[in-house]
Amino acid sequence: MTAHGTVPVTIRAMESSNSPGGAGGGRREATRQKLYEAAVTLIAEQGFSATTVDEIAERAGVAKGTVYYNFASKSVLFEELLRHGVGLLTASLRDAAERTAEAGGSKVDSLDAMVRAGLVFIDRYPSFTQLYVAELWRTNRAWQSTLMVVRQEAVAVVEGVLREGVEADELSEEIDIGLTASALVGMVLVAALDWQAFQPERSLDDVHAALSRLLQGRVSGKP
Amino acid sequence: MTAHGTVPVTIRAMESSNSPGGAGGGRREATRQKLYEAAVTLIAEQGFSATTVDEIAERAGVAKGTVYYNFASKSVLFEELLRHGVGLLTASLRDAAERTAEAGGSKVDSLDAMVRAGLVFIDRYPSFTQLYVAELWRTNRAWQSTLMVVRQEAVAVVEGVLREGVEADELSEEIDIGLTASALVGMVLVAALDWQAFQPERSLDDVHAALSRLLQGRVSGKP
DNA sequence: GTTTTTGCACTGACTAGTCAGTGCAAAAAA
DNA sequence: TTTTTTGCACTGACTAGTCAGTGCAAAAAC
Repeated sequence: MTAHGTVPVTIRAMESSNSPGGAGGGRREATRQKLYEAAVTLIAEQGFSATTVDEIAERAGVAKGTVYYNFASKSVLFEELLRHGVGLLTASLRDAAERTAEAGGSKVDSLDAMVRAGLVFIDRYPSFTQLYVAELWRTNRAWQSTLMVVRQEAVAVVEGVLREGVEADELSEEIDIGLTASALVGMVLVAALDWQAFQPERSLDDVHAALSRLLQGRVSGKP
Repeated sequence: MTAHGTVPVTIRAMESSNSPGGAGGGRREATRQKLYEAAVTLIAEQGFSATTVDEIAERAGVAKGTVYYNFASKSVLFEELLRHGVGLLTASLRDAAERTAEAGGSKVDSLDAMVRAGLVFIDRYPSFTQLYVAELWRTNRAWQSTLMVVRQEAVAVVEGVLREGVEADELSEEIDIGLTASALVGMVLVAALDWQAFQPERSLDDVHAALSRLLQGRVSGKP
């Protein structure tokens, strides 16, 4: 499940052939990808309900019937989109933590690497992130449970590193792991979305530096 | 906006009657409040587009026509809701900062007080917060500009305190004020929403303590 | 004191339009 | 051949917004 490298993985990376013996990507999978991409942008901009299937089909350059040939319904298309996207994020976070550990870094280094991995992800898939945040705390929606499961998966990765940090006496044992993980995720999420929305010209390194500082408590006092 | 303790005192100079409920702010204002309350909950749960005007009217115990008698359109109702809610938050943050300053606290104390004020706000108006987060980073929406203005107003309060902290040599002058403010807001927002959604039984003090720790860099190292 | 008028707040059936999803025959890949 | 896609007409449910009319209390007229 671990993705390969920090090399920006495109959506296409999760591609898999649908025919058991077939080797190539397959025409069908390509169509699905086009639909994912079209849907993610439109839904991020307008929201799920305000986005019509006709729009999605048009943006994907595909007939409406094709949407229904490939997905049972509009919500199913959306749910698969969510699962797919969060899968990528989780893999990327886990990978960042593992690589740091293998390179002999501390747990704080791991956290820092995960912050960066988060930023890279958001930079690459801003629409997905937007859409995810917009839907995460909604209740009474069809895909609510999907979202919960998938969220927990991602947060658990951060919690894991925090826990190891405490066990290794590297982090204060008084920290609240769950809350701190949430707060860290929120810090990265909101800062990155603001960055994308209001200062897209700034570099990722810049943003990373600012968050690193906050993470490592180098905000108060002089350097 | 959900009902809050202090009854909004409206201009009753021109109002002819105030018979129902005694010290209320007039019949019309009462209806508007009911509509706000109904709308905020429903939109937080389902999103703007998925929420129908009929639902809002029904939940408010009012006829559909009344919605349009009181608001020009569904979006206008929503926009006024947003303005109202963020106004409350901004006032609350500013108040927290001022009170701390008057009591002779440091800038970090001010930040901490604002974190708490944010938590109190979210605790009191969870639906509003949910809805705000869900809509904030959307593009191509009618109320986009309203949202931007109102967001900047709130973030500016945090930025102001950070700036004063730097000027007073209390905070590192290397911090990026805009990004740090965003990150702090995000930290509080996401942690609080997660708290509400997944561990509502925890106390506000608990959550505040966890965030304080993060804010003050008391995460790494032993206490 | 009684009747009539005024105007605000509200009502709910109705309109005009939108959109998810269907059905199907024919064309293009594979 | 089989799988996938296309194009397009169609339906039925649902929805934002409208409008003629109601209820009512205070003011005006009688």
